Amino acid sequence: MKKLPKPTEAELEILQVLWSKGPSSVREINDILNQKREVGYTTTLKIMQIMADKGLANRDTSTRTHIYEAAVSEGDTQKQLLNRFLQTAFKGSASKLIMQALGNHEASSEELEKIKALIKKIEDEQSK
Amino acid sequence: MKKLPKPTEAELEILQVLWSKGPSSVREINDILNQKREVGYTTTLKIMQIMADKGLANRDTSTRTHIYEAAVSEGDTQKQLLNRFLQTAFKGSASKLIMQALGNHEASSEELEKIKALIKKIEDEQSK
DNA sequence: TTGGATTTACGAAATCTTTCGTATAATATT
DNA sequence: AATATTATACGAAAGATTTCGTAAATCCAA
Repeated sequence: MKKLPKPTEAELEILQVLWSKGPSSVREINDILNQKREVGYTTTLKIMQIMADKGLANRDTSTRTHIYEAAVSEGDTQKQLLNRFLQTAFKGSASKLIMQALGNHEASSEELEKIKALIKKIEDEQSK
Repeated sequence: MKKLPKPTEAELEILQVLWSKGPSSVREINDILNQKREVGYTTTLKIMQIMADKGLANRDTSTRTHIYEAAVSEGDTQKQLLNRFLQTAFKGSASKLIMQALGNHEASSEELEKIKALIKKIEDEQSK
């Protein structure tokens, strides 16, 4: 299993779209990005070409309009980024990060339940 | 209240040291950084000068060896970085991030207790 | 079929960050 | 006092990322 490079911010922005929309053309991605901020078409194209080079995306070049899809999973990528972020911003303390995240952001009762269930599971593991 | 710039990785690394050690000289910071990786003295100096320019650090220039201290708090900075990270990596879903963090990293029972207490507090708030 | 629009490819400019060489001033050592 | 050490300042090189201009190919429409 080879190590994939850390996506840059621009790449991550595009991965987000690929993850939610599925395989897409540069035009489609660029249109969506432009709903939030102004980006030139060739800029988006270039980043996506780089992503294909790096192995972050696969592209189907069988038609004139190339279709790109994410080559890395959302979960794996989040895990990788989280580990890195944990080190640089929280000195590796996951619980501090969790406390911050819990404190600053609304979580639905449903989500709180899921978190509680996970804690219970971890506690059960520990007491074995 | 003015908006402080997002610290770069190198700046964050130095902030970490300033937060745990308190006011320090460039030499002291550089020595500590070099315990983990090789960094030239003038590199560290430069970054710290930039941090002073940006307002991330304050420096006392009354003696030849300038003394720097963090001008931003650890908690505020973590909060800011977390919000940003949440958007770019988790589309703003704090609970997803928490689930990931809980799943991948060991938390002591003590820490789990604290998290549970916080959840309880949030639930109490909600049911009001 | 000709002209306009869309797409990819390529490369370079622009920007941001990190790294470091060199000069100069201040301090410490012998 | 002369020399070596340590500090800051400055600017530029190196590296990484983002942005975009232009050319060439393909497709579409009048």
